[in-house]
Amino acid sequence: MSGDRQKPGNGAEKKAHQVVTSADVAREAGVSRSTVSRCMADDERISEATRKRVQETAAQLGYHVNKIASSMNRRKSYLIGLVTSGLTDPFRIEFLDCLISQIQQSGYRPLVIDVSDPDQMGISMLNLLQYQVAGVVVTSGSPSPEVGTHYLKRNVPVVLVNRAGRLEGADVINCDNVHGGELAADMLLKSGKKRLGFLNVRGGTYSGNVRGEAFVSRIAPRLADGEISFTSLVCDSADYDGGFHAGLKYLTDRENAPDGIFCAKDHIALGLMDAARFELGLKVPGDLAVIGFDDIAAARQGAYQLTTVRQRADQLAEMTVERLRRRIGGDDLGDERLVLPVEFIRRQTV
Amino acid sequence: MSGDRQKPGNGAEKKAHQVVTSADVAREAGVSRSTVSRCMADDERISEATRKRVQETAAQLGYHVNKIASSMNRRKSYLIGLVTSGLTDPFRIEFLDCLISQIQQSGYRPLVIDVSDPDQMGISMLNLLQYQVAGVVVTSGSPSPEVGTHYLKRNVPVVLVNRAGRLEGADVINCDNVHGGELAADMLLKSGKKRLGFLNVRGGTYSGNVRGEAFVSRIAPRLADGEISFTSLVCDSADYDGGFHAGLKYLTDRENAPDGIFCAKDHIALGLMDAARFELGLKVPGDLAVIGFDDIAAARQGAYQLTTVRQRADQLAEMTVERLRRRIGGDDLGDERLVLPVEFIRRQTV
DNA sequence: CCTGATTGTGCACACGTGTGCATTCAACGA
DNA sequence: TCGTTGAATGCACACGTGTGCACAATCAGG
Repeated sequence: MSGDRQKPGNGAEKKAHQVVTSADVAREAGVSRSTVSRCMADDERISEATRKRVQETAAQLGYHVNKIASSMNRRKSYLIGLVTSGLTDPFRIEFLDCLISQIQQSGYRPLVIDVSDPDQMGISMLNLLQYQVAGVVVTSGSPSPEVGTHYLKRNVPVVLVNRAGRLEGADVINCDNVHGGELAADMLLKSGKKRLGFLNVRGGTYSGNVRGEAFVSRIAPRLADGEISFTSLVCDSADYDGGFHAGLKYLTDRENAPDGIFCAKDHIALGLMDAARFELGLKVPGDLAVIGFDDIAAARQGAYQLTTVRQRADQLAEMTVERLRRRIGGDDLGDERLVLPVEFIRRQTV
Repeated sequence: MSGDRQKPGNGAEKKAHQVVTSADVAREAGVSRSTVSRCMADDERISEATRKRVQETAAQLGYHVNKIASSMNRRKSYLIGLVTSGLTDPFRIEFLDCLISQIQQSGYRPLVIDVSDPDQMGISMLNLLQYQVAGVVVTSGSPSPEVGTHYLKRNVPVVLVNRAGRLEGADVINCDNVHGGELAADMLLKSGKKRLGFLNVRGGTYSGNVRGEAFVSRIAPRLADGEISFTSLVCDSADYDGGFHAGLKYLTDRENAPDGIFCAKDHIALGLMDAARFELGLKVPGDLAVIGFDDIAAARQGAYQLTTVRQRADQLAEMTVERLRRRIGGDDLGDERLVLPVEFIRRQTV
């Protein structure tokens, strides 16, 4: 008999739809539970014959490994925590879409944590630990950097995406914000526009600030010559409405308003364009040139045809998952800053 | 001493960042593990004094209940499976956003399953069972209805959202597609447009078909009188591009093309509008009236100002979570079809 | 002081799995 | 035939929690 404890007194009177366990498979296939476990994990020490027989029995009985029990034993689940703040930012959604799909293909599962409510943020992120997540991806700028350390202390790999800073023992992946800002600057300079502007959300985000700074230092020489002027523009929210209201605010004085604006992200640019075209009657790009950043799906739509700097969400996700998997696998990569190349996409707003 | 098995030989040489268990709290607070467990669950039988003392000790030691172990014991996790197909459909994203936020507030966690790859769909959904999910929300039309039965067999509550059919023992929640279609019909009839059309994706989705049928039966009398004409229009994908190409296809012949189109969903309507305005030079609503369905965020944007039928994602999420929680709590609601009221939003495309 | 009720805790078991170590067995060389 | 080796499998334990039941303590009423 098996050395496992036996159940009290339920010989034949199991519940109707009792879940199938490895013990059931073992009994049916005439092997021990250990062997079943090893067969399911494709352990090399199991002979081809038994492996096949056990796996067939398992399939026949409809057995699937109980991930919860497995996680408990391994002290690591197959879950990967995705920390985001809401599903409103279009680029982040595209990124999450790619990420979820790739995580799933790797045999893991995405556990989404929404930290858009700052009060709940702390406990939300700590709770994540109680699910024994195998790794964490932080896509939101809001959580303070030190939250990562909680995970790292428990040896849970962390990847920060499009975020500031450096974290001991974690990867930080950013797209090439500097080069993107420079590309935008070059394009606006070439376009012949004279009154340039950079539009970002009040207070700024890390990515936005870097893009803006790169933009400014690129145009600095021409600025010094007095050939052009530059204004720093601010909107109240980093989305369509923010861009829209900023448009109303900054573009009413047609003589002095900027005629070439680089936006920290596409979503803002779309709002700005609509305010300019539909509220103020400006022609884009005739009266106003606009450049965005991200290349979200809407930027490609006929209504906008936005000239922008593309960062590819799928590649970003690929890098993220690859790093995470290697760290989960035990590779001791140091703390690194990885940079995803960007690409200038010329459409019809410059 | 406790009756639990004791660990081999680790008196003082614990690992550096060993995780804090309930046993640690018990030892520190001078009570048994059971008491700790009951304190954390706010069991009523525990005296106020001990509860407070234990909870303070727990906080001090940084103890959090291990959800994996807890799930294993209870044979139910605190996870709720969200079955979706990708994150591309704008309305579904808004719905998921609300859903995730509300699920989290209820103390559960969303486990997202992407079934956009039809090959993986089956195993993806079965794997979900191995996480002992407390409940499942199916937001995608693609999985066949019988997948739900797998969950129900295991007593896992299921809620189907904006989907066809009826499932024994599960809730099916839909917005009021019929009324929405009728509202759209009334508006187009009142607008004076004569050549009406309904644009839906090839093959149709459940929701889209119902909306279209309601639309058609509402205009039927006028159709019989010969006052107006109706054409059924088809696009290849249920998104912006689908609508865009459909626009190019159906609207080139300006004399005979429809001049009032009801779209199965906003996202299609946006593409249609752009094709009409920017590729074919039509005026909206002058040459072409457009009505959508959903009232996604983009429909409100200045570039579109789409007249549409609103279904509120937050209310849909609220209903979903409420039903799910009651079923998880053990309420034996039968199988029911719930309907969310819709609202006509008049903007500038009719 | 005894009885019964009430309240607060502890003991022991169960959940389903992975894995180190021991064990079995067949093959093989001497 | 015996000892050795290697492959294949089984045993026993551990993971951290929830909970039924038993038990101790306190209290009220006679």
